[in-house]
Amino acid sequence: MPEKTEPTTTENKRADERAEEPKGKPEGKRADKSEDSRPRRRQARGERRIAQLLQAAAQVFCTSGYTAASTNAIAREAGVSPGTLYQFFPNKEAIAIELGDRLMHEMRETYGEALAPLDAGTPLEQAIDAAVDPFMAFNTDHPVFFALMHGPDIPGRMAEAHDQLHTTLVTRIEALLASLMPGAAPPEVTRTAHVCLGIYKAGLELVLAHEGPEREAYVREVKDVLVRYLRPLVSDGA
Amino acid sequence: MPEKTEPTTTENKRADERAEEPKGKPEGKRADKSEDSRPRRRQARGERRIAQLLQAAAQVFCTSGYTAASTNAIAREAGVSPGTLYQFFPNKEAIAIELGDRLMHEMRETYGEALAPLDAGTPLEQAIDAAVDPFMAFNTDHPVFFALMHGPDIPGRMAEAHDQLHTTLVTRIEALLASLMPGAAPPEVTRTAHVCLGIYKAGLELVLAHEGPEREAYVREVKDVLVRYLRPLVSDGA
DNA sequence: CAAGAATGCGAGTGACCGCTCGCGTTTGTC
DNA sequence: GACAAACGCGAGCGGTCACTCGCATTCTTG
Repeated sequence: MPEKTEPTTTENKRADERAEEPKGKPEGKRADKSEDSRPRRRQARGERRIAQLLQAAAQVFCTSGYTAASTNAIAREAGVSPGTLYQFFPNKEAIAIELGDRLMHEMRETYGEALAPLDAGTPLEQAIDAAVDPFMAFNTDHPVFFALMHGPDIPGRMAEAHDQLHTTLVTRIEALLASLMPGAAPPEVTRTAHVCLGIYKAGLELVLAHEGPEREAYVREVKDVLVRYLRPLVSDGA
Repeated sequence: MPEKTEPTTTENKRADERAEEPKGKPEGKRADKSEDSRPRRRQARGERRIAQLLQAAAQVFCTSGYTAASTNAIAREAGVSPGTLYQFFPNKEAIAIELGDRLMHEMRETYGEALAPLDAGTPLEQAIDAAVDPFMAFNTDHPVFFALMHGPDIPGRMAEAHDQLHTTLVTRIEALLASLMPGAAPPEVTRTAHVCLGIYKAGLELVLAHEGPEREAYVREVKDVLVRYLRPLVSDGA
């Protein structure tokens, strides 16, 4: 008796069928196979396995990083065989991609309102709280995200995703800054945005490295750094 | 005719004989071999090869990171055979270790005076200039250093070296801060020191990612961040 | 010069890793 | 129940990589 009987799910999300060629190195291996036309109907069991495998992958990626994590280790962590893993993911990269996609989706869903328009007149401290808190919460809840986005050992598609997220964040921060510091040249705004993001990342690393009240203290420090850095540049009455 | 004839050097620095076991994974492979007692006298040719190999390794580590760099690629980059590489280094880790050691040595030699005692009354800006400029210069001159110290894919011994450097720097910064902010509890000083180092690292990443005048501008930004962060904490008259 | 040590080579070895394949089991549909 | 499709397994294939070994060459030393 392997799985409990549950109402079948025929609607699926297609976790495979992504990331076609690994790097172009092993040439004639997995190639076309008459197009990926079939949608590959999943059962409820399969969806559960996928979630299970992604959770295991998160665990392993977190402790070993992407490249050092072996697919066999992920399968073992999930309590399944390597063959089963490849039933649901075409290759190792696809696991990271899917994991990243789901995390991004959850982030957008939960904290989509962060870095929102922000009406003029908002005090700087409050603006920074609104921008920093959600992302800190998300990253402390999902340390894999940092692990996947940070290493120099990320797969090609993942690097793209990272760059895209980075650019998006910089653009958003630029918009925020533009509304805070009206009289500033665009290149300076861009630079300031990059610096803010850098400060946030560095702070995130410190925050993740500590626990409990110490962690809270570092969150405060990051916000202080940002406030003091931006205060001379903005024109709100604090 | 492979090498030019040069006055022989019999004084050596012993680039090998370090980092005994790779990880404990391949068990009975390279074990004791009757102790490493012999000092292994080097010729001038050997010293040149070592320098050449380290330079090649720096190049490859820089572009691929530590784990992704293959020893064969390093040997190829240096224009020698894999066997020759292993004539001078017992394993891949030893290459990184030796490279790191030499960089650390050069850093201490060239910029040992940075983060020096610093007599009371020094203005904050000047103190930060004196602390930041040398390290920025060193890191832009030797990008390998950042590559080796940064990745999550660093070898065991390298991580130790990194931690040691990190701790040393934090301690030095604590000392600097203690002289700047007399009335502050030790844990807060430690936290502030960690934040300063984090800001520096994040700034370094931004600086290394840009060239020319843009790079200069980011150096200025990093200093501004530090100045504005520390200004409210110190008690000098600026 | 002769002996021995240091240097140099590159095919080869063993281990690991991403991934596959054949075959057996479970589930959904009629 | 019958059939097909999805699921599950794990030995094993091909490839890469760190590292070795036997042998040739060059240098040092007496």
